[in-house]
Amino acid sequence: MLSTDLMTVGQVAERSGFAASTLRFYEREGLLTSSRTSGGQRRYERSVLRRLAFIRAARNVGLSLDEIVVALGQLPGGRAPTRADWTRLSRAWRARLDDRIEALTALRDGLDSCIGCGCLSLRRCALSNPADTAAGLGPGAAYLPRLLREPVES
Amino acid sequence: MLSTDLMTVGQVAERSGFAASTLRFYEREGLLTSSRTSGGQRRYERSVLRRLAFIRAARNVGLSLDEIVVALGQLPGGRAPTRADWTRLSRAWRARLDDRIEALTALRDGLDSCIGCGCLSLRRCALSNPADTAAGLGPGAAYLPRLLREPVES
DNA sequence: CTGGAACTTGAAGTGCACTTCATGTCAAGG
DNA sequence: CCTTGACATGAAGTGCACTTCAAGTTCCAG
Repeated sequence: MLSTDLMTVGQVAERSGFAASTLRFYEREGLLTSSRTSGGQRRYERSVLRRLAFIRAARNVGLSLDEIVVALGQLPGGRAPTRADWTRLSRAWRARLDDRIEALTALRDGLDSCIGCGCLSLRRCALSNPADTAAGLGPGAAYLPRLLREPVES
Repeated sequence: MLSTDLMTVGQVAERSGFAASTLRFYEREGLLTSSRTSGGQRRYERSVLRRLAFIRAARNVGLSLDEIVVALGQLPGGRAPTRADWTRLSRAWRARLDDRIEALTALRDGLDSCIGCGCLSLRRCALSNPADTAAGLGPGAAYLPRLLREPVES
């Protein structure tokens, strides 16, 4: 058995579901930290698993990595984060999720009326309203996660 | 007044809300077609506006451009698409939207229970369940559209 | 018929979130 | 001690959806 409870990248990768390359990437991006062995290899404390769980949850809710870095920065600096700390952080997502669900529901209701009329009018249709898009928000892809976008047959 | 009702890229851009560069890009990607003047400039029929409305709506619903190309391929080849054709195409989105709303609602409900317990357990928590992510679906970004991901303060 | 706005093209750049690769080092069981 | 698998690094690649750029051409109001 191990003398300490420190974990290697491979172990963290397996237990968290994140690829080892992703763990390295997250560390470069400031989402994670690790200690090192004398030989320079990463060693993680068990608390990294909770941190990774938070990160995954935040990604699922739709936060960018930059936003997650900011959120993690709200954690107390000196002591290890408590259950209450994590709870406080994730409470803010509730409103965000509500917003997203509301936006999607509005889209669906708009679609219902569009199916009725077949309009898809550029001016009137809620579904094709240009103001609803990410246009004008700069370059780069802006689309849904693959999870919510499986291929459609019809 | 114009002898025909053909529109230039600039006019289509203004009336559709898509950047002219995007219209060129969409044409390369097979989402649009256009006729040309003797000098080689693009001219669009008014029907392109409806096609663009469909494309924007599809993007709003979360379809990738590839999926939209496939969807547009379902349109009748010979004749101009009718209102009923567009309706048939968009009816399929209803289910997709329902799915997405359901997924998000499940996420929110899971969050509620997480707030209660503060767990964020890698094994039990619906929010941080690895299976819920886009992991293992290949490289590239997989995130929410900027629209649904405005900065969060807390 | 002319000047300038609007158009044309191909190539390269952007943003995000990673992954892959090449090359080399570390750790631990036999 | 030695082998072998896991680890290290920086650089480059990937996927999507565009945008920007450079350099040249076309259109049409005046």
